[in-house]
Amino acid sequence: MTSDKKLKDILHQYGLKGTTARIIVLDVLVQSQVALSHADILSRIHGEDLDKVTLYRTLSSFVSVGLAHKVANEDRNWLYALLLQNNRRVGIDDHAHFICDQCERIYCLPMDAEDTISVPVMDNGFVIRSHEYRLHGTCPECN
Amino acid sequence: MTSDKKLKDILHQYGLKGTTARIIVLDVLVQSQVALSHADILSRIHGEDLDKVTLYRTLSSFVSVGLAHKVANEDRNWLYALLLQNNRRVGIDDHAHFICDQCERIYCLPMDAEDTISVPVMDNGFVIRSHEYRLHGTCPECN
DNA sequence: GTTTAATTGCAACTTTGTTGCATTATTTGT
DNA sequence: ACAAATAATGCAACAAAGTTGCAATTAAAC
Repeated sequence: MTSDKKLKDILHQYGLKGTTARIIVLDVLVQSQVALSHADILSRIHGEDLDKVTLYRTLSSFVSVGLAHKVANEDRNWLYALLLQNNRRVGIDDHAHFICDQCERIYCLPMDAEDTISVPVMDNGFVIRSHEYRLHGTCPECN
Repeated sequence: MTSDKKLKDILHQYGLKGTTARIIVLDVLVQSQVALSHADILSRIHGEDLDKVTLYRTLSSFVSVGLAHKVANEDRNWLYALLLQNNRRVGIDDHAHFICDQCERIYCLPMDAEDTISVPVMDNGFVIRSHEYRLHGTCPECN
C-alpha cells in the first residue's frame, strides 16, 4: 500500500488531478506485477465502489499522459500496466510483452536497446518507427 | 481471379469442403496483399451475398485448419490473412506483422529464423514457445 | 472560502462477434 | 448419375466490452 500523498504526487507529476478515483486505481496498478484488465481492477477494489465508466476514463487518462500503457490480451480486451519501474519512467519500446498461454497473465519484460530484430524489409519502403514484441509461452507461476 | 477448381483443391488439401461461400472468401484472401477484416471481405464481395455469420464461421474454419491466421488490428478487430506465399505453406512464426499507423493496413512480412530477439529473461522462469512481432510505421503506399 | 474547469456517475447506446436451430448443400458410396 | 449421411448455411436473438451525452460533484487556484 503506497501512501495517498505519494500517489497524488505521481498524478501531479503527470499533470493529472489527484482525485480519489485515480488514487485508488493507481494504487492497484502500482501493486501489480502484471497488466490488469478493467474487470481485474474492479475486483481488486473492495470497499470503495467505482463506476465502470469512471474506471475506463481513469485508465484512458493514465495512458494519454504516459503514466500507463495498454496491451490487448488474446481475447482482445485491454490490459493496463504502469510505465514505471521502481519509480522511474520506462519507455514503451523498452520492453516486451510476455503472454502466458496457460494462466493468460501478461508481463512487461525489460529489454535492452540491443535486443532488436533485424527485419529484412527496410529496403522495400516500409519504415519502422516502433514495435511491440509479444512472446508466448508459460510464466514462472505455471512452470 | 483464381479458378474455382484451383481454390476448391486448396480447400480439399486442408480437409475442408469446397462450398461456394468458402471459394468466394478464399478468392478474396488470395487476391489480397494485406490482412482483411470481416468488413473488408464483405465489401469486396459484390454480386454474391454472404451471411455475416457464415463469413465469421468460414474464417474460423480457415484458421482452425491452418490455411489462414488472424491478427488483431489497433482497434482490436480480427484481420485474416492466408498462410500461403505463392502456393507454399508459411509457418505462423516465420513472419512479422507490419502495422501502418497511417492507413492502418497490416502486412505479413517474411522473416528468417535467424531474425529473432534475444530476450534476457529465459533464466527467470519464463519459457518462450512462440511469438508475434508487431512492427509499427508507415508502409510503401504511405511513403 | 469562492470560483472555474475538470471529473464523476448514470443511462442509453454501439460495435463486433457468438449461439441455437431449422434448412440447404456437399461428399461418399453405389 | 442418384440417394443417404453429414457438414455448412442463414436467420434471429443474444452477449460482452467499451463509448457518449449530460447533469451533478469535486479538485485546484486565487
